[in-house]
Amino acid sequence: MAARRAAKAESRPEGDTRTRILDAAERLIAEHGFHGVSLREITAEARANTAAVHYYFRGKEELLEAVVDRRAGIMVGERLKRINALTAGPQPPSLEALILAYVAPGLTECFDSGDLRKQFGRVRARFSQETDPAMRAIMRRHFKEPGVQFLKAVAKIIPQLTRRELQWRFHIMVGTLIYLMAQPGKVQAVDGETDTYDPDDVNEALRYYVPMLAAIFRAPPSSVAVFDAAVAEVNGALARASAPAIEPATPKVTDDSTAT
Amino acid sequence: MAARRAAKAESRPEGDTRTRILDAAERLIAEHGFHGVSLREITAEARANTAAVHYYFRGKEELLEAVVDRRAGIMVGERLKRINALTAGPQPPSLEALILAYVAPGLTECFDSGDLRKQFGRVRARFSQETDPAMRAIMRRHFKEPGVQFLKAVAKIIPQLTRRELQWRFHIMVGTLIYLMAQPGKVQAVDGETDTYDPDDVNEALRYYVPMLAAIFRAPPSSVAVFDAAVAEVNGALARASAPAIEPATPKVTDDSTAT
DNA sequence: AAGCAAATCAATCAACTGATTGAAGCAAAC
DNA sequence: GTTTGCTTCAATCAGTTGATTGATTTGCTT
Repeated sequence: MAARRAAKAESRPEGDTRTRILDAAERLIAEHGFHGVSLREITAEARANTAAVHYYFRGKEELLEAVVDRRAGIMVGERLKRINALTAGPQPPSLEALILAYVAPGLTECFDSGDLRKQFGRVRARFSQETDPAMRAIMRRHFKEPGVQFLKAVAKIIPQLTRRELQWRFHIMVGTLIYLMAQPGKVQAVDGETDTYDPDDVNEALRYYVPMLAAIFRAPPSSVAVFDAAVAEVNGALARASAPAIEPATPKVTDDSTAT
Repeated sequence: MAARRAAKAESRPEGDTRTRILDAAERLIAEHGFHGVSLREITAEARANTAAVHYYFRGKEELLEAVVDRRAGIMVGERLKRINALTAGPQPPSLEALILAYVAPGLTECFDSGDLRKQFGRVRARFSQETDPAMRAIMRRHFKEPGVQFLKAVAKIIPQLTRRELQWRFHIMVGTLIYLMAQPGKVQAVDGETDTYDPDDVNEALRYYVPMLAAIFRAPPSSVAVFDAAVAEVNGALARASAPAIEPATPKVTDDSTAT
């Protein structure tokens, strides 16, 4: 029985329709979000029957989980492989190399095409703001371990920062990574319309991106004085422009006296 | 007729149920996303009738637009006010002050409570990855102008960077901001479980956050040499661990030979 | 008190949702 | 050639979706 199933899987690798469903779901979820897509739309694009989703997976939610698992598993595996290789040596790696090890698998490798990378990037981003506990658990299962490893490694490179400082900077880094994976092509959208930047050139992206992340980790410890000076400067400018200052912070929203 | 409506609006400011619907929609959309919430759930929480949504707005989509407009308008207004005040003086402001002007309105002011800030932060984040052209247009309408102003101002502070470098760093900054607005309380989720950090203390957050953003803009221009060295280091470590290198980049995903 | 428009309501619409069923298709095993 | 078991399919389920209707209530003006 197991042999027969193996033979089947050989002739029709990994189950044709199963993969087609996963691909279609990934594409459509990336575009419209999990709740924005119906099983019928997915199965229509996958040229499959609605029941096939319940046959291969157990329902819509499990299909989403399978979509995430398929890519995230590989991506995180590459991430861990690189971090472990870097930290295996006698002396700690360079900050840039460690950052690259964490960041590159999501931006370049693990994907056959830029479209696939973009798609999963969007799914990943959508997933990252999910509030449902079950889905958050899926996230944690995949992404917690490499985060812990990265923090351990970066603490050896920059020992002068507290754990909280490092956590903060790591948090910021993850934020940029998710945003970057999900929003390719949006860099030039803010400024002028005549920009020739190609957002799909991930190598160029990494060239800009990695040094900035390194700068984040190399920034001096957070200083109250620096921050207060900035607040004072903004308040001074606002006062000169005859506007209310920041500190009193009078509520500017008049619309929701009933809210909360 | 106009007078009567004005009098009405005075006695029942801005329409009680209209505001209740907006509040309920904001809360639920923040939690479950636009497609994850039905009009019935919204109107149930707002103690209103389903038809009220179509009466005050025109439909579900327009309700979402109203939810975004209400907050984003105020937030972006504060942002512009601060940037303009800072750039009005004879000499350019400090980098930290400019960043604070852009970042603070979304994190502290404009919101009566931390819950409201969190809620709109989530809505904002969900909106930022929307692919629907109409919704993207709403985004642009609100957030393009302050971005242009910021880039103009920061170009005067850091003239040695090319426009593309500045755009990149600004893009990264926006990414961190959206992530931070949407994910309060997630900083400590990665590392140990015994962390006492209070993610709702936005002042502490800003103290960590603003200097890091300044470090991003102050980082030296992107260097191919630095990047290539990092790539070489990762590849070397991988080779030492007897694993395939990055450069050949053999496809690691075996699952989607049919995709794209 | 009457008039009137703005606001609210219950009831209903067709369309669509995820899920389930049992029959039919199909290739390999015997 | 028949059996076996994985796969696919059309048909259907009850429940929900956004939207609309027309009647009813509300509160201000005259």
